[in-house]
Amino acid sequence: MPTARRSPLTRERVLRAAVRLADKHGLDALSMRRLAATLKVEAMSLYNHVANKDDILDGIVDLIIGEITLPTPGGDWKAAMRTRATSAHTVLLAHPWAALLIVSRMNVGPNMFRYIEATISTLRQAGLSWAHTDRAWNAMDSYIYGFTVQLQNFPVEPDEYASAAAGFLPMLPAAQYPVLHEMTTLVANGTHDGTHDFSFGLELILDGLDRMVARPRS
Amino acid sequence: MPTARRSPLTRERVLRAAVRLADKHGLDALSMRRLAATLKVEAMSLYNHVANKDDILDGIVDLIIGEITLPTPGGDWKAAMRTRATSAHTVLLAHPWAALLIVSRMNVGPNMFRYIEATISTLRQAGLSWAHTDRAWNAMDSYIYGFTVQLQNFPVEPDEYASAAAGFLPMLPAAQYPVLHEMTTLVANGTHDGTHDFSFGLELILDGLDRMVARPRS
DNA sequence: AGGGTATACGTACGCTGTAAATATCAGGTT
DNA sequence: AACCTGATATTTACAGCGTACGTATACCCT
Repeated sequence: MPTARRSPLTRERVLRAAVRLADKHGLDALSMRRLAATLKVEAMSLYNHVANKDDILDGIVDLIIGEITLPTPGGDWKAAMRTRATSAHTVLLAHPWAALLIVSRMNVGPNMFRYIEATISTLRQAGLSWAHTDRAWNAMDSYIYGFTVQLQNFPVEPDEYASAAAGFLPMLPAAQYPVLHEMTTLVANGTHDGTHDFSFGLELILDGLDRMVARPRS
Repeated sequence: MPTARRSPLTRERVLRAAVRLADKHGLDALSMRRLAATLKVEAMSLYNHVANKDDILDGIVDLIIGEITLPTPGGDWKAAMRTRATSAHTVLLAHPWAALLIVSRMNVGPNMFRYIEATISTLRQAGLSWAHTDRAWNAMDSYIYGFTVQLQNFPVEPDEYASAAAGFLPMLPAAQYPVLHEMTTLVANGTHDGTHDFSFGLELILDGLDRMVARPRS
C-alpha cells in the first residue's frame, strides 16, 4: 500500500477544523477530544501540531481576523474606518465565538498585526497625532467588540425579540420600573423595534473624530 | 453546646464568598469545591442555597452591578451619563472578572433592572425618542464594556506597558509593519504614553448625543 | 538493511459540575 | 422525654475536561 494512507495532520488542518467545529456547535463544543474526532484521530495526536489548547484558540482567532477587509490608507479615512468596522462586525457575527475570545485574551498573530497596521496607518495619514491615533483606534475597537458581544446575547429576528420582551414583562412591574416596563411593552407589541443598530454609535464616534481631524487640539 | 455551631449558609453568604474568591484568585478559581472550602463546607452543600453554578454567576454579576452609582434623571443628563459610565468602569475594574461575565450572558437581576431603569429614564427625560434612547443606551454600554474588557488584557502601569511594548518589538519588523513598529517603539521608550483613556471615546459619544438632543431628527 | 525521526496512539492524573443516596440535626408535637 | 419531620450537610459516583508521559507505528535517508 502506497503512502498517503490518509492526508497527514497539519497545524492548518487542525485550526480549520477547529473553526468549523466552533462555528457549528459553539466554543464549548471545541474540546481536544471532539476536535480530534472530526479529524478521525485521537486527542493526543493534535499535540504534534499545536502546542496546547490555548495555541488553538490563538490560531483560530488569527485565522478569522484574516477575513476582515482591511482599510486602505491614504484615501477617505472616514469611509475606510467605516468599512473596516462594518466588516469586522460582520465577520464576528459569522463566527459567534470569536468576539468573546478576542476580548478575553491578548491576540498576537500575523493577521492581527496586519489589521492593526492598516488601521493605525490610515488614522495617521488622516492627520491624527500618535496619541489621537491610539485613542481613536481604541475607541472604535471598544465599540466594535462591545457592541458585537452584547448583540450576541439577544435574539436577532425582530419577532423573536418581541416575544422575548413579552417574556420579560412579568419581571418588570410598572410600579418599580416604569420606563423600562413601558419600553419593553413597546418592543413586545412591535411598536418600537428594539433591534440594535451598529452604525448609530459608530457614526457618533466617526463624526467626533472628524471634528478632531478638522481642528486638531494636540 | 448551644445552637449556632456555625453560622448557617445562605444564598447571600455564598454569593459574597464567590465574589471574594473571584476578586482574589480570578474567575477560573471559582469552582464549586473551592468556593465551598472557603465556607468550610462541602461542594454539594452549596446546592441547598443556589440552583447551580450559573445561578452563582448570575448572582455575583447582579451583586456588583449594585455597586454602580445610578444616574439621576431630570437634571443634567450628560453629567449623569458621564457619572454612570465612569462608575461602571471603575466597578468593573475593581472586579476584573465581571465585565467578561456580563457581556457573555443575559443578565436579569433586580440591580441590573434598577440600573437600566435609571439610565433609560434619564435619557428619556433628556428628550430622546424611544429609538434614540435605546440606541444611545446601547452605544454607551457597548463602549463601556468593550473598553473595560480590552483594557484588562493590557498592563496597567505605564512602565509595565513600555516594557511589554519592548517585548513585542521583535515580532514587528519595520519593513512589514512600519507604523505599528514606530508606534510600539514610541511606547517602548516612553515617548508616547500608550495608556488607554476611557473618557476619550466616552466624550465622543456624549457629544454626539448632545447634538442629537439639540436637534432631534426622529 | 538499519537507524533516526516524525507522527499517532493509549493510558493515566487531577480537575470540573452535579445527580443520587445517605447522614446529621434542630424544632415541634405528643 | 420520645418521636417525627423537614431542612441541611455529606458521601459517593459519573462523565467530561486538558494534557503529561510512555509506547507503537511508519516514513526518509544513508
